[in-house]
Amino acid sequence: MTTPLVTILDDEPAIRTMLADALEDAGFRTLTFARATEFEASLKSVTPDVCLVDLSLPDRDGLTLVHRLALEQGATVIIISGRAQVQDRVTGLELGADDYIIKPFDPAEVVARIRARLRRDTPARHAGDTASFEGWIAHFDRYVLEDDQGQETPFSHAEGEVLRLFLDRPKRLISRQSMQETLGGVAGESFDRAMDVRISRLRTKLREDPKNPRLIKTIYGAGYIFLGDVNWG
Amino acid sequence: MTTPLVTILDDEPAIRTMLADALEDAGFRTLTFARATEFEASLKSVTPDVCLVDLSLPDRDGLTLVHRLALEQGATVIIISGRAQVQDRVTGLELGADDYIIKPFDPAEVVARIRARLRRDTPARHAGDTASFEGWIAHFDRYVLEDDQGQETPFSHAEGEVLRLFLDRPKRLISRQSMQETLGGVAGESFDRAMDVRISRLRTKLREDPKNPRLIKTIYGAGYIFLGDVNWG
DNA sequence: CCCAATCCTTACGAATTGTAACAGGAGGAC
DNA sequence: GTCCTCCTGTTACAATTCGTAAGGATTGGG
Repeated sequence: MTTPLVTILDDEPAIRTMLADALEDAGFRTLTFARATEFEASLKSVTPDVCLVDLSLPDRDGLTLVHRLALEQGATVIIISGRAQVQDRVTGLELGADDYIIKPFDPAEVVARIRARLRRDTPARHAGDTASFEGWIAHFDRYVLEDDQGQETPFSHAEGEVLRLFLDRPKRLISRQSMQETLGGVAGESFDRAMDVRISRLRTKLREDPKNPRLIKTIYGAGYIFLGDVNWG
Repeated sequence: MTTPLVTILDDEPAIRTMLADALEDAGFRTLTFARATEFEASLKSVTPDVCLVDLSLPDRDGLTLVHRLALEQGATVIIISGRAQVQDRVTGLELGADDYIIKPFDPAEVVARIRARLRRDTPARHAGDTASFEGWIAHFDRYVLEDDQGQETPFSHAEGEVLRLFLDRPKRLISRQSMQETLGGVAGESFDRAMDVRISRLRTKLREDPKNPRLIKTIYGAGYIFLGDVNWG
């Protein structure tokens, strides 16, 4: 997949440049338009991944444009509007918009919301539910742990829960108790050894040296720490 | 398609009932939870279409829960939070949430945003009764499964039900019980093996490797996940 | 150094799931 | 109607997973 293309349709030049700068910093391609007619003309030669549309346009009713974009063309549309009434937002969303952002806005949130939409749109990207760390690649979608040589070892659901917990909080102490809570088990009495076993089995699959674990370090009397740089995605 | 199921997770009873009333008026089924542990326990038997999650939970870190829901289960997650800072919203969305609604909110907007998500979620079942995935084409109108070489294998009604359920919710965990409910069978005692057989037979037709299934993955103690990119129409 | 607490590992059993084999039943051809 | 085929559910047994108990190893304090 190439870098996603985001179109910006707003009649205020300051907002256009602010959005374009933020989006390009975030790694998107952008196209900006001041008028709806220009924007619509460009659609004949370009297929944007996300369309940012300001409702207060000089040359057209923004809502009908949104409706056409979203329902007829199936585009992903995010409305950016100064009209903050709940009714405005509801009708905008009902007409087919995927999101509704109110002015004034923070560009960082716009980027985050665009990413959220793209994540759903292209399952491949979201499905990249993988994390790499210290030569390993954990494929949580396939329940497979991949070697630095490409060799794959399957892991079970229970092991994946533990691994995901570590990978979510690398280099931070994870107390034994919070671990039990997260792993769904009731914080009971005699069940606490089950977690040791889960961790033990996970360590085995990560080929940890029992004498000198490098990745999953146990803090005596406290909990565990996962060392290693984690990269999600 | 049955009516969508929306779960509500919030520790304030007033908000729970307000949301539940609004959503049921809008035609959704709802399930409410006050604690994250109860909610997570229910996920073993239920597959919600949208999860509303309040971040300020008494018994768990809400963001971790969101991350697990969104990435592990592939669920559609909407955060409802009193934390209004931009940074909160951005991190919530980055962690996998599909939307972020700030308290106080208007129930009508929540409904509109849920509808917007569902509209995207099940885009095109009406577009046609065929779905392509990973080299296969499933013709539900003819009850035929087509090879990437054009070779056709017929499948039965029962097999089609299972296949359609998977293709409607790719890359999401489908709990065993919700599967039984969808497939019309009463969640009885001795009937639960029938589903294993249905899936087994479907796997055979998809030429899955029993030791290493790539498309239909079973999550021990939880349910199944269909991997693979699906294109309806 | 000795002891208690904590933790790891191994082994085993219970629960869950896959698959083959068999039986009942619906539907079509003759 | 009779036969035949295919679909579906059920049973039985193997494979996998998970929790628990038991024993050994390690840590930290005195």
